Amino acid sequence: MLKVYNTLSRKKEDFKELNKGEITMYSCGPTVYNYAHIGNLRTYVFMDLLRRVLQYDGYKLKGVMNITDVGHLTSDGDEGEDKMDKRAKETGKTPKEIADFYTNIFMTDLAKLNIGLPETIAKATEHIDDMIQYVQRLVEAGFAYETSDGVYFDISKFPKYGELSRLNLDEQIAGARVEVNSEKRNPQDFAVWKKADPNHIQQWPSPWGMGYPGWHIECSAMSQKYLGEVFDIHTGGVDHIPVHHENEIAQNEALTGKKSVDYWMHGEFMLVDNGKMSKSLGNTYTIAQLEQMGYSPMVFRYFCLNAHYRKKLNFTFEGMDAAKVSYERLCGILRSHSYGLALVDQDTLNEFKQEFDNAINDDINIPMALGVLWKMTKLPLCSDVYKLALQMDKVLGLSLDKAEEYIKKNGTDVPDEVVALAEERLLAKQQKDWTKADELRGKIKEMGYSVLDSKEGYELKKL
RNA sequence: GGCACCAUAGCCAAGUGGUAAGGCAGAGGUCUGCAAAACCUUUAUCCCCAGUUCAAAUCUGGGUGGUGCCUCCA
Repeated sequence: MLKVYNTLSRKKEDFKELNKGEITMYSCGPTVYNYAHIGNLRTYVFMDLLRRVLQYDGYKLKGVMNITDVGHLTSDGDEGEDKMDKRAKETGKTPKEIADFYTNIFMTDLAKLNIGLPETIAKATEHIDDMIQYVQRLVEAGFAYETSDGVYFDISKFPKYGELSRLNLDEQIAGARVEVNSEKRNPQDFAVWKKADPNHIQQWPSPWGMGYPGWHIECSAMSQKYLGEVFDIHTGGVDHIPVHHENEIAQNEALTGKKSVDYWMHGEFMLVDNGKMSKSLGNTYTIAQLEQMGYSPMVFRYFCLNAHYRKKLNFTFEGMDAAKVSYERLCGILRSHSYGLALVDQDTLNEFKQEFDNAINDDINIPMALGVLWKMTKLPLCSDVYKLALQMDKVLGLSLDKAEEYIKKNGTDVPDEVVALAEERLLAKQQKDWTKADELRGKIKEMGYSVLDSKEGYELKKL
């Protein structure tokens, strides 16, 4: 039985899908105005793990993820600059060029991290009509009203507002730095449609003149379009709980009168040096940067898998080094198992599988599942262990089936000069000229490789 | 100021009532010309105080400390 933690109830709950055997799930995707950093990507690793567990459990998935290629405002007070717009003006490119560029990189990053794509990828710019219709329905139903600069959701019409984040509106307002907008009926009313001034690049015709959608409406419009009024799971980062998801609930439920999402699941943040990581603070890293530093995407994924998705994870290079060594050893020992001839009885293997299944079904406890895998590797070398590890990897997504390849990759493409030196050293060793051998080892090291002696001769490894 | 989450070995991190998974680092050992790699062995009573219980890291209350949110961010 799968259990998941539901942000709405703040409890682990038994998972029960709406339609037997099929899961409808919406995941908040990126705003493509910049590179995704490793903190962003952790959330998608979480989404992927959840999807993999559901698939492992035999569910058919119907997932949707948005790509926000319409600018959100830089401030939630319905003021400030539009991110896409700003970026476009800075670079002299069109918003579409920018969006396409960063979308491609995002998709590549996901692929590198073995993150499976949801069945539907929905771009905001391709759903403007759906959003306009949604806003119209809100206005008609009396939940939204027009002002001189846009259309706003009237929070007073939705008394449940704040349920997800458990924020008390009255208390918040006292200390809130909300922009004063005299036309708004309540300080926390939020824009569902914004009227554009003439030099705003992205704008579309609407019943309220030229404009662009508010940044919460897109998820409501697209999730309902593809998943219906009520669906099983909604994922996102914890930062979305207070505003974005709260607003989404307000929009959805105001219109349908139904509870729109059964399980709200949120991935915790990644910290850097025990502090917040964000684009605005400039302390972020991208996958490409990590690769340049010698950490493969799988090492980063392994790093993420080592902590539970609802716990903050502190990113440090010390941690990444640990993950790297750990991942490579795991690959190595599994390779040994793949050739293993020992016999391990089926009952023992079944126990490990059971333990693994229990872990992943207990609110996606991947760190524990990884521990089970490690314990299993301590069994006598046996190809059945390798086979079971590959089954587990359906959830872990660590490319354990490519373990051999991964290890080889680390050892190949050695320059000829380095090989020549290694050959020379081998000869020196055979002549028991240890001084020369050590000298050559030093040279090889200077060139960035280490020589590891083995029975057959030697192995070269990039440092 | 309000709200939320968290506090487990040198580091990362599982464990939510029955006596501390796993990984990294360290130490000892095997192997080796030496080394590296690999392999074996080994390393904690769970922030503090009080309480509940036959039994608590796990529950309750009170401290202390950390982080996040309340402003765009995954």
